[in-house]
Formats: sequence, C-alpha cells, structure tokens
Amino acid sequence: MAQALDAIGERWALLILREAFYGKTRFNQFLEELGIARNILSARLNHLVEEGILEKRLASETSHTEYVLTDAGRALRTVILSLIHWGDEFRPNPKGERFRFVDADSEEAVRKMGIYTESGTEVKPGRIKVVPGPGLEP
Amino acid sequence: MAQALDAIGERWALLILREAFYGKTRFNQFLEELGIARNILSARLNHLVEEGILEKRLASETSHTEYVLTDAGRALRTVILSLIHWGDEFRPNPKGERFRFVDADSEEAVRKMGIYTESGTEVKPGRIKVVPGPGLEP
DNA sequence: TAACTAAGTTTCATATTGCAACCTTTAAGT
DNA sequence: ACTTAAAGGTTGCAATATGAAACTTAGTTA
Repeated sequence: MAQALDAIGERWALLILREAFYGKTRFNQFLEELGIARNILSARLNHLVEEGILEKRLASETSHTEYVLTDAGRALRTVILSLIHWGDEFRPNPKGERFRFVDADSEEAVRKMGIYTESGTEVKPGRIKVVPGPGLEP
Repeated sequence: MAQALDAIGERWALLILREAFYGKTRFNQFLEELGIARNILSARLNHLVEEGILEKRLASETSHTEYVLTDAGRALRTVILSLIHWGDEFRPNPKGERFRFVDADSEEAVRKMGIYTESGTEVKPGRIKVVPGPGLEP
C-alpha cells in the first residue's frame, strides 16, 4: 500500500484519475474541471505517466496530446469508487450526488463498494481478520 | 471525493489507518510500525480525530491514550483494501504479500476488490457508465 | 499575416509536510 | 529519593507541493 500511495498519493492525483474515468483525456479538460494550476497539472500528469498509470499519446488525426488510462490506471477504479462512496456517505453534498454509476451493458445501478469472501458472502466492518502472509519476515 | 481526500489525502493518513485496521491503537505502536516522525504522527492523529475518523480516548484500567476507528473510519476499509490489492498486483513485493485477509467468522479468504451491480454481477474495468445525478448543476 | 488554441515551461511567492532533537508527564524500578 | 522508561507531545528548520501569472512553441483558423 505504501507503494500505491507513492504512485498516487498527492492531493491531485486521484482527482485527475477520477476525471480520466469520467472520460476526460486532455490537458485543458483537466484544467477547467479541477481548477488546478497549469504547472501542477503538468507535473502530476508526468508523474502518473512515469508510474505507468496514464499513457501519453497523440490523438489520431487531430494531433493533440491525450492522456489515457493504462491497465494499472483502470485498476484503480475500485479505489476511486470507494472514495466517492465514502464521500457520499460521510461528507454529503446537500444537493445530492453529482454522478451515479451504472453497468454500461445492463444499465443496472452499481452497488456500494463492499468486501466479500471468495464464495461471495459479505464481510462486515469489524469482521476482517488479518493473517501473516509470505512476505512478512524481514 | 474531494472531501474524502481532504480528510485522508496526506501521505501518512491512510498508512496510519491501515495500522488501525491491523489493530494498532497506540501512539508508539504507530510510530514504530511506520517509521514516521513524532510530530507528523501527532498532527495526523489530531487531524483524523477532528475529521471524525479516529476517536481518542483513555483505555480502561491502563489509563493510556488510545486511538480507535469510528464508524466513518471503519467505512474506509474498502479504500484501504483496494489500495493494498492494487499494490499487490502492480507494485508487488518480491517476497509475497505481507498479510492476507480472511472473514473472521468463516476463516474464508477475502476476494479481490471489485465492482458489482445491485444484482451482484461484476462490472468489468471499462464497462462503468457515469450518469448525471441530482447534485450536478451549479 | 494576424489571431487563436492546445499544451506546456518558467518564475516567484506561499503553504504544507517532513525529520531530528528536545521537552513534559506519569509510572515503575531499585 | 533517584533513576529509568514510556507515552505524547512541541520547536526549529529544510524540503516539497501548490498557486498565480507571464512566457513559449506548434499547429489551426480567419
């Protein structure tokens, strides 16, 4: 987890990635949406590219730069959705949620993030047990 | 999500919370486990208390201070587990995972974090659709 | 050619984070 | 009574992150 936080642990990184999930790809789109300073956005995007979370490339035809999520970047969707759900519950916007999420195929609503066992039963808040794994010893 | 990051978005906050999930409650336990400076730990703990994520109280009998997770703090377990899983996959420790997670009741292994619809089918990486909610307008 | 857009970089100032070392209080040992 | 140790900080200073504004550079548009 410390490594994960080194990759995405600055204040803006996850907000940039959220916008990437919402379909934004361009420098000025992030800029307008987030109200971030240009130099900071530049630094953060470069960092995320170095970390293999975004890929920088030229859009075909139009020849502008675009930033798209890599597999590693897309894999952060569970982190982002967990944070959004937490915010919705404990720091609610009085006007309601800005976005809802549905399965693109079935249009069915996405369930609140939870923790499940391999067999699919939900693990309740206090009921997670931590056991030593192979990488524990120094 | 921005509000969530205001609450837990500094470099150490989630690592402190991870240790809290692992059962740590005391100042010096966090200190030793994380190798964080004392003043930073102090500032982070106070911030997390102010944010309602940890509760500071005196342990019965032994009369030392302890920091325990509130409901809001426990609700961050999905964020933390998502980050741990991402780290395991994309920044793996060569010696393997330090910890594994099981359901405290059944001892069954915890499944990798995923996104599911209300009916329980998994939503695959690129298949989440974002639709406007009530709080969108300015 | 002049203006505009996109995507930055550079400069300077401020705020936040971080570490190391020091301080205070309480409890325990001798 | 004297020392030791642990818990829980505070102070001072360096490094990093953030921000606003101006400048650059390349490609497009009028």
